[in-house]
Amino acid sequence: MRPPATSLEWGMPRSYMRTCLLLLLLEGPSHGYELLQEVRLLGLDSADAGGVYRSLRAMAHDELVTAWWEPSELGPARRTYLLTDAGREALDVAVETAQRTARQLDALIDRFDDVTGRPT
Amino acid sequence: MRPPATSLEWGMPRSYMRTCLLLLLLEGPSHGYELLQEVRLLGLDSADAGGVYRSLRAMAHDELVTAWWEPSELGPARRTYLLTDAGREALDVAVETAQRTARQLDALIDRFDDVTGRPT
DNA sequence: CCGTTCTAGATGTAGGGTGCACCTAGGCGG
DNA sequence: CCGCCTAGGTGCACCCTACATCTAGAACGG
Repeated sequence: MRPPATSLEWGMPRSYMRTCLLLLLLEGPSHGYELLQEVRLLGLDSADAGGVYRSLRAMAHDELVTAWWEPSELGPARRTYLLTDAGREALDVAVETAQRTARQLDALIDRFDDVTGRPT
Repeated sequence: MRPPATSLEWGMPRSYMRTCLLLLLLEGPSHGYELLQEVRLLGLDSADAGGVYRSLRAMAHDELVTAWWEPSELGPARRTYLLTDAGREALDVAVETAQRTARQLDALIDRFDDVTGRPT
């Protein structure tokens, strides 16, 4: 999706990027470049590559993931990331947050529909 | 709700504040202090007063709302805000954004449930 | 051999939004 | 006079993000 012209056109939750990465890493270890493609299929169509790498480094620093270098047969070496127990717990928290957020968005939308008389 | 300890514990969409204020103003003109109370009932439990006033001023600057001073019988003068046509259109956009966001959050949660085998 | 493209990772910088602390000021009750 | 409620506001630091730019290995074509 397009970058925000006004701030109301694009508003995923803060650190949604981290939540997505943790979820993808729950499905198995991976590296930044691959996660970038996957994250783009997970709603963040135009996710920033720099942001992915930065998030991964930050999460490694917070010990939500561990990382090591792995050579690749078809390109430069990769930095492979693996979810830690702390990361797994952080993901649980993040998913609960996401659920709460989704419910509040639904409430807001319902209220809008009530005011405008628009049925869902 | 508590302030964020780690960034994954509290993640409403960017500019959710603006969306809430526009919705509340759709229900009728109001002023900052009152909007602050209402916004706190609309999910943003611990909304920051400064943030409310700042958002309102910013939206007035963007001509999404118009504002004028009105004396109050029981306290200092109030700055009353009214939604403009542009503001109404911005709200439509914001609500569509909220719907898209909610759907993506649901997708993420579903995926998490799939991976963990947890039923909804 | 050189240029291009794909893979892979990373930094620099600016800007918006938020959280927290703090400030001004009117009006009212004790 | 003091404290509290109403009402509006500023300053500052931090976080996250968007965008541009950079390095570098490997493969493929000319």
